Amino acid sequence: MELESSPDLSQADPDRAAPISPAGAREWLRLTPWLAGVPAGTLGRLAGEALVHRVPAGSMIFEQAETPVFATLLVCGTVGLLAVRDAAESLVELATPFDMLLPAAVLNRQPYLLRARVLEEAHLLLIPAAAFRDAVAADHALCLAILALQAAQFRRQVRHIKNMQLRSAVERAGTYLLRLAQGQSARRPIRLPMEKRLIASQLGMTRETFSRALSAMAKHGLKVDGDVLVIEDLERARARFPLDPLIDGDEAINPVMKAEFRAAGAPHGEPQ
Amino acid sequence: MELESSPDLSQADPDRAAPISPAGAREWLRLTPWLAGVPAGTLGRLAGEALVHRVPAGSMIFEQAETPVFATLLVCGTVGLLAVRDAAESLVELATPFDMLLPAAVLNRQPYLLRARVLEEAHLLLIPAAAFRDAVAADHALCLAILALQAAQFRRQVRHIKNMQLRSAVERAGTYLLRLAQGQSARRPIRLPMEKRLIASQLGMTRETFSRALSAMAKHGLKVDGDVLVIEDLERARARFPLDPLIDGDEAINPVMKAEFRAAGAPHGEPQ
DNA sequence: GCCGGACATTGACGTGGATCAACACATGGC
DNA sequence: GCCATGTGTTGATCCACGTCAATGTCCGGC
Repeated sequence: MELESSPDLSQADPDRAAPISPAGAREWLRLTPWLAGVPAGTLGRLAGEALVHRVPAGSMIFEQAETPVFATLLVCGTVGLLAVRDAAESLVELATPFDMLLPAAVLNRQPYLLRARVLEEAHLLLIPAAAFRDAVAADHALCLAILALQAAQFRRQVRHIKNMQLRSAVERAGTYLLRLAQGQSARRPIRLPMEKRLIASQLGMTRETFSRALSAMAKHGLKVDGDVLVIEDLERARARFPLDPLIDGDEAINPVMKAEFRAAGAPHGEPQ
Repeated sequence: MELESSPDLSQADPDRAAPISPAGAREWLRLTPWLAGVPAGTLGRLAGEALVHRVPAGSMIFEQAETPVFATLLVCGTVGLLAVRDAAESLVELATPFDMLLPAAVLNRQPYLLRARVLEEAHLLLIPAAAFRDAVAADHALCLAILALQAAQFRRQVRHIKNMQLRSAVERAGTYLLRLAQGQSARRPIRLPMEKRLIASQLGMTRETFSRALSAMAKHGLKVDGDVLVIEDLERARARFPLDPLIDGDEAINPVMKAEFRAAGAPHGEPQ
């Protein structure tokens, strides 16, 4: 059930003062899937205090050890969350729309443990931290939504760790390619979705080893030429690189339990 | 509560563990620090449906890919959450009181991604999953508490990843020992808190490597003999193994924002 | 007592992947 | 046009760890 947010549109457009925004904060919040179910009033109040920023690739959004000033919602682009040692960065988590960036730090009022850097030009929705926490504390539906989001992000992390610990570099590359092919018609060439160096860091390896892994792929039915992947022998590839739903599955954001669902009477149903 | 050193029982058999406990579910919930602030009524209702189990070391609490039946609160002992590949297990997370085991899976109604195995005899409080979700959906204070818990667990996980990615095996061992020494008077011998093989897996290395790392420690002012650590040169050790609050800090569970605290203006201290 | 089984230590060995380095290729600014 | 910069490939090298194996020690059971 979609609640129209018309009532709150009466509020003046404070977003107009914000740095160039292709879409207003209000629309972005309405588009955020895991916020469906949160009362329009609450979203409107958040939107009222929010800013929308466009941030070019390479820039830093926040630094580790900083105390969160905003709750950051990524609505467009890609952001890397990086562990920092001296000058070297290593990717810990990859944020994509519509993730929030490290909500845990914002909620628990603690310093960020990671640096956030834009990998592909991003659009951010920035909500002042205090306002965000107040809203979560005040609105139960919002609290449930954030809880579901946080849970999903936790599980994505676990998947990532398993991928790192349980598979070799070649296996990670292979399964990555096979995931790309999921749902595509076989034999159709597939473009890699980002630069190879980004894929490599996402897979927890250096450009060099990723490159070598890709050449080795030919032995197993996968050919990559430039940024195009061609499946030459799907069976063979699947045999060598079996996908594991507990690692490679998509992490759905399941609402913990929405009031209307409970009322509707599926109290003990366990949808898989 | 002392270790009864119960004879045998080394084999897992959940049904054999007595559902009746030394302490009742109600008391355990009242003792759980991060549940302070949740109305007694809600806790009482949860306790009404809960079971308390004593589980011997070595037994499996749940298997990966299982759908959660209970929300599991660890009130005593240690539980490892393990990634599984064929026969090999590798530790992803270490749960200690008063953690919940993978609340994300329970909340989002999704299969566990990890296996849970008891490392040191544990006492569990088991709340039927549906009842737990209902309670979270119904009680805002509980929802906030779980959110804070989940956030803390997320951050612990990030700390763990940073520890693995950013430090060598020797460094992890060194910083581990130095953390033990925190708050102890210098020069006083310190007993290792668990078997070395458990520490090793907690630090993400094999027993052998850990053993070698410990011998190497002598070069840096830390001497370990058997299960006893003696600090011989604190300055030197600290220089070689600097503790990083963003990795080695304790993760406090900060209530997101409780109405009474906001009014009282007494936010819990920010450790570190 | 003796024995079997966990835990721990130490040595020898192999290796996956990072690191260093050289080079090709594309892009964009001026 | 030309040059600077970032990307990708390939080769040579290195080393931090894991693996395998032998040995020692402690402990509980019979």
